[in-house]
Amino acid sequence: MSHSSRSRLRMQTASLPPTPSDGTRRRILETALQLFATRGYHDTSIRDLAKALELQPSALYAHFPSKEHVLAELVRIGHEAHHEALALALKEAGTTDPAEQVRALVRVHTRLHALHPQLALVVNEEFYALTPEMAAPALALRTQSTLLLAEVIERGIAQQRFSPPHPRATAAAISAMGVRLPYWYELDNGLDVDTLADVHAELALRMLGVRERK
Amino acid sequence: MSHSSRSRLRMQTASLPPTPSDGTRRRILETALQLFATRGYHDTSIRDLAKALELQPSALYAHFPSKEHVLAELVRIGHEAHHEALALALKEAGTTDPAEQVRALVRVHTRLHALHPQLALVVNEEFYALTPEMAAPALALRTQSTLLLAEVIERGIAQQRFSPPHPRATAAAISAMGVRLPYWYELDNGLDVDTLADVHAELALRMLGVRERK
DNA sequence: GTCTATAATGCGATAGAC
DNA sequence: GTCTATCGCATTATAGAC
Repeated sequence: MSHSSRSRLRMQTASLPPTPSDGTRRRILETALQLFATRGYHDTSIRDLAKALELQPSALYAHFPSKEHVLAELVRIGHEAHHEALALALKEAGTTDPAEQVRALVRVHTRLHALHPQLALVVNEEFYALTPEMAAPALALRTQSTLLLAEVIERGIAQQRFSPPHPRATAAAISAMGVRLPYWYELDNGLDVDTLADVHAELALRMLGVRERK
Repeated sequence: MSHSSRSRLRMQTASLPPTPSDGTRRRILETALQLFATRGYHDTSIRDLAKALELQPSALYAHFPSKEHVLAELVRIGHEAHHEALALALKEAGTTDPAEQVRALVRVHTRLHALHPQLALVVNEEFYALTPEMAAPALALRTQSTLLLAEVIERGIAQQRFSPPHPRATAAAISAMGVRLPYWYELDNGLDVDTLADVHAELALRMLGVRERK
């Protein structure tokens, strides 16, 4: 860490999805998430992390073999939670109507990024700090999640319910709305998460050429 | 820099907008842009930069007082080029029709991010590595650029030509399309820049509730 | 599983010659 | 404006006691 007050995200208690994990390991992940999100992975040292945890640096190595393994675990948790949430949303939508499926996917994508901004930031910005080998599991999940949306869009097009100007670019634009949330959206600022999720779902359907529903 | 082959952007000759600048200083900026975009600011050392330039580390200090000043200059150039391009596009649109103004803004925003992906990445991801004092000029430009789009949208709403579900979230979504381009878009991949710019303009107008133009 | 102590290396930046 | 050489300090990680 360096000397200034610069930071890319307001300091706040890190919100990590529930995981089956013992106490200290979990504390390390939560604290690392907070620091990595605020200052970045490369600008956060093992010493910074240990100090925030009120531990000696060497104590961390009883829980993770390296700093990179801490990041890799956060990135894995983030991608896993994201993919599971998307798959569950599709399943619970209980419909084969592509518009409703897009709505379900976008709503949960937005909710996740709005409610876990630190994890979203670390997953998306520090992903590339991992060696390809350590990033591989997350990358596989990322590909699957991207496919979930792409396939729903393709189905909607095949059924002539969607008419995006360019399917791939439109899918990217829909995803980008959520991914960029940590940079501007803050809770308790007059726009609650559910409203935002509805707004994003509406924007996605407009991009796909679906007229206003009743 | 570290030992692995990890990188967040394919290595390629860095594309920096033309600036009035003498030879070595310009070479430093171009090389730093390439390295910062590929590996990140904190993971690129003065030694890495010097080696890529075939200079000794100390030679850099004849051109920039610190590593942070190199980044600050790149961030400043990026924000300046962006804001100038947006303002020029608005002016050259030669109309007060909000839809045409949004089209002009989105087209140039997209072109810039597609044609200068490294600069876009560094500007957006490494911005927060700067001390607040060094980031201030860029931040001011960023605020102005955001306002350009927000004001056009507000005017379109006042004239009842636009009906976004939420003006602020919609403006953010429109901007996000461009900002996320470096992560997926590649030239010479079957989708040329002008087509992409048109697609984004169309998506923006759909989000704003403007029906297809003839 | 946490501690003290330290190894081995890399970092940003500077001094001073040319 | 570039070089050689180096300062002072931070870095990740390990050794070994408890």
